[in-house]
Amino acid sequence: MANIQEIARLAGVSTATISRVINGHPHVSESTRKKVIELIEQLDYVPNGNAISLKKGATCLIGIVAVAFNPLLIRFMQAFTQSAEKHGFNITLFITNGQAEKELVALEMLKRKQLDAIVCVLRSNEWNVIESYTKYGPIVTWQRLENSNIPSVFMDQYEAYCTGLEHLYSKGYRKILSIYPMPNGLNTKERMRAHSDFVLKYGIPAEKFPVFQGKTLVRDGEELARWWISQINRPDAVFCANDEVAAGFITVIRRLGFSVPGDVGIIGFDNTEVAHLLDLTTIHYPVDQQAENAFTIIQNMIDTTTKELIPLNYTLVERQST
Amino acid sequence: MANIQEIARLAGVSTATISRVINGHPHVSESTRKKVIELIEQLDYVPNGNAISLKKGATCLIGIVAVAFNPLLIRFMQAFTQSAEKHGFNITLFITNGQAEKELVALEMLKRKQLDAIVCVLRSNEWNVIESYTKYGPIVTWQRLENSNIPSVFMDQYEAYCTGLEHLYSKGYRKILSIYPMPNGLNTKERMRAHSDFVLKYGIPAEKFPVFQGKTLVRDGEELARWWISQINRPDAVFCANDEVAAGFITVIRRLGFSVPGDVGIIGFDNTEVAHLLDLTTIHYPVDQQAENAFTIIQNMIDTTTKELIPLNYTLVERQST
DNA sequence: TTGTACGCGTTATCAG
DNA sequence: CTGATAACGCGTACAA
Repeated sequence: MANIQEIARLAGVSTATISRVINGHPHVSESTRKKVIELIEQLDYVPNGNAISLKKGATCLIGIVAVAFNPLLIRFMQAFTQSAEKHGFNITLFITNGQAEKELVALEMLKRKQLDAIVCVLRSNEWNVIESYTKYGPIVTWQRLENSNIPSVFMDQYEAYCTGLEHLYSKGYRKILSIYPMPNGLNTKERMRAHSDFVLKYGIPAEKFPVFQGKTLVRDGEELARWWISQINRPDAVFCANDEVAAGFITVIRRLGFSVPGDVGIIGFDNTEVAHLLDLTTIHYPVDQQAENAFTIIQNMIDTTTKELIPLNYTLVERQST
Repeated sequence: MANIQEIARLAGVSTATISRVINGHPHVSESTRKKVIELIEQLDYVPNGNAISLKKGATCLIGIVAVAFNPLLIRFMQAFTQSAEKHGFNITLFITNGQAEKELVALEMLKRKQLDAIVCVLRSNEWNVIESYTKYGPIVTWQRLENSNIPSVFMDQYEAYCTGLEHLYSKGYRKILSIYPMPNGLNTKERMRAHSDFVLKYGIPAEKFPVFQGKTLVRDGEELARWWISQINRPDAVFCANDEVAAGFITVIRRLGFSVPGDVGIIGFDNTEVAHLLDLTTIHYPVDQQAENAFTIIQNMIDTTTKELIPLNYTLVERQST
């Protein structure tokens, strides 16, 4: 494979000139530029990327680290990739399946200068381990963390959940059942707090509904519907853990002849494709903007600029289910 | 950041010795080895990956190129990544959304030696364009291609489809309806050919069923069920395009009081999670082994070895739906 | 067992 | 407008 020296030799000029031509630098006579370009095309020459990386100390490669695939994560990845691509960065992927060592592979590559930055979407190691690598390059995360100086694009769900509850209240619903995502998860805690504050605020009498947790699938929503139908004292509104659960719920409820929002109001979370499809009221979750911000943060750290971040806001998307 | 020369200077030895210690080469006295290792840890030194890549002419990075995400592709990716990891390779991802230029980014990185190989799962450029890059490194694909010397782990579906049809026949089904995936797709063509050969072979009288194509979603299966119920002359078995369609079909059919496999036999394709869940007869599709083979092919090309490939076979997975 | 010195392929500074 | 040459950081013949 031809290298820059061979081109230089054949063109009868120095490597410096070749470099100038390749990188579009000024101060090259039109005639030599022509000749060089011709030669480059003839020999099918391209610069060696590793040599450039070595010289520049950067690879234009960003690592994305995550535990596993899921629809929200894929959305994040795609949005991040899109931002990164615009600025010439490519993505290398590390799916850890919860194995800390795989995450360390990525962190080590950062240290060895094979990665310019890392987005640790869902971590596997302890934060202090990850933090010890921040000196080798930008590391950004999607999760919340305390007592750490790793930038994060995490969003607290308390306010958003309140907004959803207030919406239901304003629509006249009083017997509201909340379905929570993963138990022990931070999001579940925040939503529970929002719900109990809400109950307190309006002095809503306590209902004897069971606590539903760890419900995140369409299937869970379907089961929930069967539970709802079997009850004598039914909730008049259900705030689902996400749009999938809401989708399962509304589908079964309607199929069996009940009316939404008449017999029961339903609200989802995330504003995914299915919420649009089934006309579900939901909370819009700006994953794409979070991803964009994640890239902007990295960019700011690399170029020491201070490009503004997009303000992140949940918004209520009101549709026919409430 | 410390480099090898600094370690050498501080240890009072040459860089060659440091290199030997790092790479576990013999012929280093125990005492100097100890001293060097200590110094390396003290200074938190790691070799610069780009320098090594430049020197070795390899990055241990393999690109995966695909049009978009889908469950089968994710399975392929995960299996491939697992094989690659065992041999110290990492994956960088290129999702093209059908844009040929994005695929070219990957191909150019191969040319520039930033990628050691490429798995072109679902291509965006014409084959001859991709083929022109094979001289820069191994390129393997998941798709079928003609008149080309790009290795492929594609599997023809004709035999597999025949097996499924024979199975239905042996179970006594005679009015079999086939639901096909994407129109114009090679797989659809092969399955159609298998079906018409099957009809001919057993002299099955022609039925006036419509041709269903482009059905690949749960939703499609649900619609199909409503169509089936509305018919007077119903198929007694349905060979679905994939497990998702079969899942939608069987769920609705059963919910509305029909019996499977009594009223209708159902068979899916791919043997995904949902087929197991709903106890669907299906055709097992060895994606994981295809991915392993893809890596083995690459490995063989890089190391000029001739490691054996895993034989790829579809198998009928008989369950309760037939 | 250890060291010297060159090559990997570029970029960039500085002199001309 | 152009060229020599010093980095960038490492691996490895070859010599000692």
